[in-house]
Amino acid sequence: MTDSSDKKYPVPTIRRLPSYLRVIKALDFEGREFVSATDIANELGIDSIKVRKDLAYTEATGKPRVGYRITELMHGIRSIIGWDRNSEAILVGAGCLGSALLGFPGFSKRGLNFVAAFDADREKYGTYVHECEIKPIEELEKFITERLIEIAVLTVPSFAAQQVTDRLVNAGIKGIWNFSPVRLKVPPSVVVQSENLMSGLAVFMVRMARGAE
Amino acid sequence: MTDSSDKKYPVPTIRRLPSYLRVIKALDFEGREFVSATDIANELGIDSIKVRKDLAYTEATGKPRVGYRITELMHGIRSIIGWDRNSEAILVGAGCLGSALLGFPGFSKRGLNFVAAFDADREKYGTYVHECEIKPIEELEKFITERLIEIAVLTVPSFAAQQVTDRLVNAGIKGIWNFSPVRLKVPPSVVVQSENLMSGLAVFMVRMARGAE
DNA sequence: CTGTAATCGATATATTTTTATCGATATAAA
DNA sequence: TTTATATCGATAAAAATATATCGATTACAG
Repeated sequence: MTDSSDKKYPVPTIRRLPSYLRVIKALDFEGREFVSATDIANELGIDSIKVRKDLAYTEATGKPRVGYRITELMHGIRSIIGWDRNSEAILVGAGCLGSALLGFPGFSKRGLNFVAAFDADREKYGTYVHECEIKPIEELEKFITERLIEIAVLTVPSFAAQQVTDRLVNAGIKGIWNFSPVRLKVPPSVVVQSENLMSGLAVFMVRMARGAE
Repeated sequence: MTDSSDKKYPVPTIRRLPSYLRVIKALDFEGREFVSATDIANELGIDSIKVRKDLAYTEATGKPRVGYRITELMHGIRSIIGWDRNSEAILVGAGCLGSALLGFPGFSKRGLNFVAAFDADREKYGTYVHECEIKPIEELEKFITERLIEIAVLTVPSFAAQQVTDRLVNAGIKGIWNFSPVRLKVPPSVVVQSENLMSGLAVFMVRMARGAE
C-alpha cells in the first residue's frame, strides 16, 4: 500500500480539485509560475479559505505573498485524483450517451483510455465510434480477462444495467462508472461511482422556481 | 409569488428526491399503494431516517406502520422539483454530448422540452437530431425572444461558452444548464447550474485508488 | 380485546463542511 | 532599513448535514 492510498480526502474537496487544476493549467500556459489561493478563488467565484484548505491536502507548500508554485501544485492535485496514472477502460452500451463519452477527449487526457466498447446491437459490431471499436457484448468477458481490464463505464439502458454489471464483476472488473439510474448490486470489493443527471436537473429546476438569488 | 417558491430545501435533499421518485414510481407500477421510508431506504442503500427527513419537506404525511400514500408522495416530490410543470428549452451546441441530451427521453418526461437546437456548423442546419431541428446559431436571439424561451442547455465547446452565454442572457434567458467546464459570468438574476463530469471522474479515481471500502 | 412490532414525526446528538480569525512570513514600497 | 500588505497555515467558530433516540400511533397477530 502506498502512502497516499490510505489518506482520506473529503469528497467535496475531491470534486473541486479538477476545477483548480483547470484554472492553474491555464495560468501555466500563460507562463505564470506562481498562483495564490486567492487567484483561484476569484477565478472560480468561491471562497479563498476553502481553496487554501483544499490545497493543503496536496503536498504542495505555498509562500506568503507569492502563493504556490504552479508545477508543484499541478503535480500534487493530479497525484491525489489519479490523473498522473494511465488506466485502460471499456465502455458498455454504445448508445447516444456512450458514444458521446467515447468522443470526449478529456478522458484520455486524464488517464482514462477507452480500449474497446461493447454493445448488444449487431449492426454496430465492427464499426468505430471515435477510434474505438464496437465489439459484440458476447466478447465482454473474454476481453476483460485477456486484457486485465479493471474499469468499466456503464451506459446501457436501465433494464440491462444489473445484468451487465454481474457479468463485469464476474469477469474481474474492479470499478464501474455508472451512468444508468439504477443502484447496482456489487460485492464490497468493487467500486461503483454513479452519476445521475436527474439530480442536477432537479436542483436546476428548484433554483429556477425560486428565482435567482 | 406562490407559497412554495420561498421555501428552502437543502440541496442534498433535492438531489436525492429524483431517486425516491424513481423507486416509488416502480412500486406504483406494481400496484402498491403505500411505501415506507424504510422501503425506499433499503432499495437505495441509504439511511431510512434521512429518507424520512427528506420526505418531511413534501406535504405528504405518513401513517405509522403503513408509510406514505404513493400517489400523494409522487405529487409532493414532483411539486418540489418542478417536474409537474412544463417548460420549453433550447439546446445550444449540437455536438456529441448535445445530441445525446436531445435524444434522452427522460427530459420531456420531466417537463423539460427541447423545442430547438442551435449550432455553429452550417452543415447541420435543417437536420434533425431526435426530432429536434438544428438551427443556425444566428437565429438564436430571434427564436428566444419570439417564443419567450427561458431555459437554455449549454453544450458548446469551452472557448465559445461565455460568448454564447452573453447572447443567451441578452436575449432574455433566465436559466442556463451548463455542461461546459467554464464558470459563466451572468447577471445575478440568471440561474446557472453547472454539471462537471470531471468531478465524478475524480471521485471515482480516488475511490479506486484506495480500494473498495 | 390486548399485546407486539413497525413506522412516523419530533427532538437531540454527532459529524462534516464551510467560514472566520489570527499570528507568522515574505515581498515590495517608502 | 523600516513599514505596509498580501498571503500562508493553523486554529477556532459557525453552519449544514447526517445519524441517533424516543414517545405516539397504527395495523396486525394472538
